[in-house]
Amino acid sequence: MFALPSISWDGGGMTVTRRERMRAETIAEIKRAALDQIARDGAPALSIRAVARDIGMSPAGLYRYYDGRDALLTDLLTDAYADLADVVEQAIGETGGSPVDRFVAGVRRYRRWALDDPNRFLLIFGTPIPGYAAPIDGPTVAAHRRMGQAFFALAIEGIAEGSMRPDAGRPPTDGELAFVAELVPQAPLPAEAIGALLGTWSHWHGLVALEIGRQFDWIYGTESAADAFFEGEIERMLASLGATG
Amino acid sequence: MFALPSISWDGGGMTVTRRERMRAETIAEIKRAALDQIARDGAPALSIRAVARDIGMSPAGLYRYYDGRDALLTDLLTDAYADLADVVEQAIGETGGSPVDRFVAGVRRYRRWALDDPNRFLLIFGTPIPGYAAPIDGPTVAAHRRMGQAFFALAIEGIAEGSMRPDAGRPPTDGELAFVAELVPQAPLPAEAIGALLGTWSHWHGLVALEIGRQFDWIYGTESAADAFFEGEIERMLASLGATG
DNA sequence: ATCATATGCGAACAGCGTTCACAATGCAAT
DNA sequence: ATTGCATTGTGAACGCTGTTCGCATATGAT
Repeated sequence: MFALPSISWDGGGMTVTRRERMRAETIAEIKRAALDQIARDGAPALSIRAVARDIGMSPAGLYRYYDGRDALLTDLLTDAYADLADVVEQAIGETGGSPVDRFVAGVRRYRRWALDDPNRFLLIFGTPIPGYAAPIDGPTVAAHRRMGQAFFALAIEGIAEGSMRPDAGRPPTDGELAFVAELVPQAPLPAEAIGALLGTWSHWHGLVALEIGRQFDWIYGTESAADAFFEGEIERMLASLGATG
Repeated sequence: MFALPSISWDGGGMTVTRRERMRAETIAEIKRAALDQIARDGAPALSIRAVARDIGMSPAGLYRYYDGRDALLTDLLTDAYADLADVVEQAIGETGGSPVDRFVAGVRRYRRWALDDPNRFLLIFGTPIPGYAAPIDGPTVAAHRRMGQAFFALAIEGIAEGSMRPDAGRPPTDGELAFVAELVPQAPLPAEAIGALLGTWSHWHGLVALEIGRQFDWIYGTESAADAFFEGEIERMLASLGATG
């Protein structure tokens, strides 16, 4: 998780002191313990004192590393965002085949990531931490942007080769235009496609959110039924994007 | 909120004692205070002691009415489910026009309900209360069922008159079949339509969830842009359901 | 009038997040 | 090497939380 600098023969100007190494390791240990707790009992149950106990430290000592519980949660939330963007990007990148195939791979990975650690998904998309607002130029928005970029690039490719025809059926809003202008500056992306893609994200996100929130349990009891439902919705999403092949 | 029995001239066998009236009113007062707190600071910040202070009662006294904080939250959550189902049902009922028009009215009301009290929406669809699992025959599932029933009835109507052609593009799962058999026993509802409708629910739910979670803020700064986006997605959902008119 | 039940309260307990003064350690400049 | 400063860790304390308990009072039924 942490890119610890190797022994550092110190040829370059930057030295890495022993304290810095210890500090990095302690932070990593704190995060590890906190993530374990979240995975087990959910983010609301995260206790700073319990984390301290886990790593054999006094509660007060943790404040040398984090300003408080919310700061710790914010850090984990930021990591989670980046991690989700990472794995989705990676899934798209390592999948061969048509743009549509890679698109589907990204969507499936999104769901898989959520199912692998539901409480981590909820840390991002569940009830927000009171008082926390993502800074517009912060890392969480950057992660969002990265994920969006990956999917938008696929759409551009698909449109170019004629295998995708997303069309929102309405003119794009100012926000969408600004968003896409910044995201893919030179992209030959029809303005009408933007809304369709954001809407499609919302669609699969809703599927995942309801599944994680167990709101489908009374219909889809078994895991395989949920899988079948999701796969069917992928087909409907693709149809809605005018995808062929 | 509470259907207080009127003075009760007590012609029927059932008497309503003074204590019962007081108790009902106290419960209502507790709920009111708790809802206020949730609307202001979110469900995680709900404090049973603060509620007690608000209504001028000792913290211990509250335990005569609720087994604890989780029980109170669960009750509010149950009410919220029912309330959402109520307003959506009502919106569909009081809207004239084609099945498609009424369908859209229900969807819009769903979003409006969420925007009116985001923290109440998050109480239902945000991070679940630790340890709480909705009983399959409980009131929350009943509310779900009711909401589903309203939308499915519209679909049946729309299909009958030819203005809707929902199709999941895959065979229905066992859960879906059982679900619809119980929901609308005599309904001429094509099995393929079930998944499409549940998927459409997921679609608009995802839109609302992301908007409430402020995950769109970096794209949609203004409210009107968010409105336009949602309306555009309604069009896409209708197209995906094969709706005309 | 009697008695069980329902309601309310104060005190207490354990746990929480957080702050503070203080000791010990690591690192750098002299 | 020694001095000096910033970093790290601690124990005690504060105020808050949810919850339990024993005890008093009010209510309704007998």
